[in-house]
Amino acid sequence: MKEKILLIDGHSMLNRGFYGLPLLTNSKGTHTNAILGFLNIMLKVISEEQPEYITVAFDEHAPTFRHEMYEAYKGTRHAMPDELREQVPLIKEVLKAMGISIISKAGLEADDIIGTISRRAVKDGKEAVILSGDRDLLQLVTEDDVKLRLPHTSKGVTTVDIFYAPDVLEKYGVTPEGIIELKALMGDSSDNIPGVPKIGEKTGVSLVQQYGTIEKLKEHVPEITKKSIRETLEQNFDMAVLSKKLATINVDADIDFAWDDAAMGGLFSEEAYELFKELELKSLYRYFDEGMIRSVSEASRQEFTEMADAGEAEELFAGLKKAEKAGIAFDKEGVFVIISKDKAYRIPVGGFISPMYLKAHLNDLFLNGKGKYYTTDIKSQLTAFEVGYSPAVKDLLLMDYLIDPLRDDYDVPEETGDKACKAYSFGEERYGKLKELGMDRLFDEVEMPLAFVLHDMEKEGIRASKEALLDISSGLDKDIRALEKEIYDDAGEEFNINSPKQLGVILFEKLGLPGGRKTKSGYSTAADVLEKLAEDQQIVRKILEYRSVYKLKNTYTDSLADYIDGTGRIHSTFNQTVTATGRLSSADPNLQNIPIRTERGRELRKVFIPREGFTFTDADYSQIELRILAAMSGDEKLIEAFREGQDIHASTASHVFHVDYDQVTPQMRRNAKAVNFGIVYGISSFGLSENLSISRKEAKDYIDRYFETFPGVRSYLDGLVKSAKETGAAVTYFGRRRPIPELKESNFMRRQFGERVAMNMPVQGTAADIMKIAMVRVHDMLRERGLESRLILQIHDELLIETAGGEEDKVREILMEGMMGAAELAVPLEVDVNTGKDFYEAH
DNA sequence: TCAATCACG
DNA sequence: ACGTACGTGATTGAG
Repeated sequence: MKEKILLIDGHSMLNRGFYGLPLLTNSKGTHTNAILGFLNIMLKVISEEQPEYITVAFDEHAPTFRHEMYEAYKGTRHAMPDELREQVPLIKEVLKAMGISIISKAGLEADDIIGTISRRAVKDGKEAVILSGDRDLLQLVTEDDVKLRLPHTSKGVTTVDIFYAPDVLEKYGVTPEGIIELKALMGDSSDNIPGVPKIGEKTGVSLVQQYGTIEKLKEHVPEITKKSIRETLEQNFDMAVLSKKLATINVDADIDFAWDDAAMGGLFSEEAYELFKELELKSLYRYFDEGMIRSVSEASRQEFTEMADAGEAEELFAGLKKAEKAGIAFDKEGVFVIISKDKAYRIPVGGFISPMYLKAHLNDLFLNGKGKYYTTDIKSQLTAFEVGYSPAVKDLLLMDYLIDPLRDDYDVPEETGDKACKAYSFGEERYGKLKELGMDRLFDEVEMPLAFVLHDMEKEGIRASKEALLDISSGLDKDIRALEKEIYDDAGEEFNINSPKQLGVILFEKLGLPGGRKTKSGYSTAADVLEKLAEDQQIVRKILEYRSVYKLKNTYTDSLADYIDGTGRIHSTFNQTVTATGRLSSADPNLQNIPIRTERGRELRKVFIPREGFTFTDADYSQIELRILAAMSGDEKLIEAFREGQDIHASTASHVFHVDYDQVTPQMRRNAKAVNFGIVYGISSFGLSENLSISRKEAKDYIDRYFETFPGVRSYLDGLVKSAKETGAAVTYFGRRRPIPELKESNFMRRQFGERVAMNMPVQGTAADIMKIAMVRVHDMLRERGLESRLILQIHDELLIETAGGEEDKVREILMEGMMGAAELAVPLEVDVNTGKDFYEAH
């Protein structure tokens, strides 16, 4: 077996990764998609080829000779997006850490280096495998021992095709040498090779097949029968000559190359792991053996001294109370404590040490200890022991979330001992960071106590009637089957209605309905598209109906029934660290999206019922986001509208359309409502026009008139964008921060998105802050007054309380006071309270 | 695992 | 010339 060298075209592979993957970033905002794509393909090819040597070639940053020729000719320069540019030095670091040699040289392009080394390999009796996304390199596979691996993605699966000389002939109809001639004629826009005008692939191939080289072709131009081709060749032959120069790869360049430098060793070094970790290339961690991961990531892994009996535990708690800081975490088996770098203890449950005992001591420690107690993910720990809230406890997970709410993983350790460890190591520094960012009060007074409230809500759950759910389910099932049959009849065949792909074919091809075309993978069959067709197509109406009934059954009826526990209740999880704006989210199951907008869906709310002897009390903020907009912008007209207690959409309509408040028509109100939404979402005329099915000009007109009416809102929103651009983040009234890396991206659309986020987040986020404050207040008031009523649900601007018989008035009062008094703004916060015997009635 | 769809605020 | 409303989670089909 001959030895093998893998030669990689660095920029080409980076490009491929960059454009093939979405713009991934790590938590610090460094883009990593090109690096990830590069490494994935490289590792795949290494495992397939098992080369003994490896080298990656890069173009020098300075314009190279061939590019200069072209740019001089055309006066253009191809700009690399910043998001890609920043990844170039990083991939070089990664390759270095993996022990992979890198070659570049001023004045040479990567393919010249690759071409030259490939010839060197053949001369030295070795094989060369070239990895590039650039077909231009096909010209190099003239030798038997040289092949090109060309990655190619179809339907989401990436394969790396293999090209030897015969494969080139088969696929492109010309030999590898002919590739140069072909490019000389047809050009290559991605490589900035102009080619001869009007000559494309077909003509090019047939000319190369007939004449071999452009030099030969030149002699025979007059004989060409097709007039248009003959003329373009006569007029533009100099282009072919220039293009051939541009397209020819130098296989005899002057470079320093030594086999020893290119020898491949162990790729997955500790150094490489550190870099992968910094870039958060999680899907690649598996290449590193477990031992290394542990030694690197948990270098200071702690040994925990086990407390033998209650006496020792007692002593430890006494010591802890005097300690300045500690890391603490607990589970059902016991408590882990770290007091200093070399003092780590474990108090296991057993003997005299009962869960009750630990709970009591933890409570005492947290309330009476003089130190700060760092932990992480306190909410999930409360399922083991229910300690009460204390300002001395600081949750690292919540700190990390406030510092960067965009992360999708906060790396909470699995093991309880590791949680204590991590919290101890990072807690203090993170809290300092929080102070620097002005979020320490938000953390201490809102997020920390809220974690305890959320735990109570999750534990409490909400009662749901399984019988009622199954009843509804069978009713829906009947409808689904009937609709299914009718749709098949109308369509004239059976197909999967739930497959947008199949549905698109039926509607837009078989039935020839207008308006097709939208998404990448075919026709859009989204509701707004179908609704436009529904008026005169009964099949479309039935499909819409089918979809909504199908959704109701599968998402809400059947799956909710599975979540009911032995006591008849459903326990959702309220996530405190997922949204970018500061809102909560609800999952497993999501109880924040129970239907309400259609009567049929709304019926479902009747299955949510209070326990015996209780009722539901529901309270929601009225127009909280627009009130916040009014208060924070200081716009006088908007503030006044709220102070007068007007219907805000009607009021907006009267101002924008210049009619009396009582003269506002439903149509005008609807339009004004859409404008108000648009303002809160970060207005664009396009978005509004889509929403209202009006022209962009009309939409722009509405927006202009809105801003004329409420000039304070305009300057406020402008200011938000301006300051977000300066600081890189949007901020709420209470200091919650959302970084907006999109504002710095080169893609116009992404920047626009960033601007909309800059306008929306302070409004949505402030509403979230206020609701969180209200939740803590309401929860505390219920406890302080010794009531049995419990907060069980939050739906962004709405709270639901399961109210004990006799406590109805107090609960109403608490909700009003807790929610309205959560913030003091220039505009009053209004709250609507309702009661009912089920969730349907209460809201 | 991703894209499309749709439920909510 | 770009191609757009903000924030979530669950289900489905099709890789």
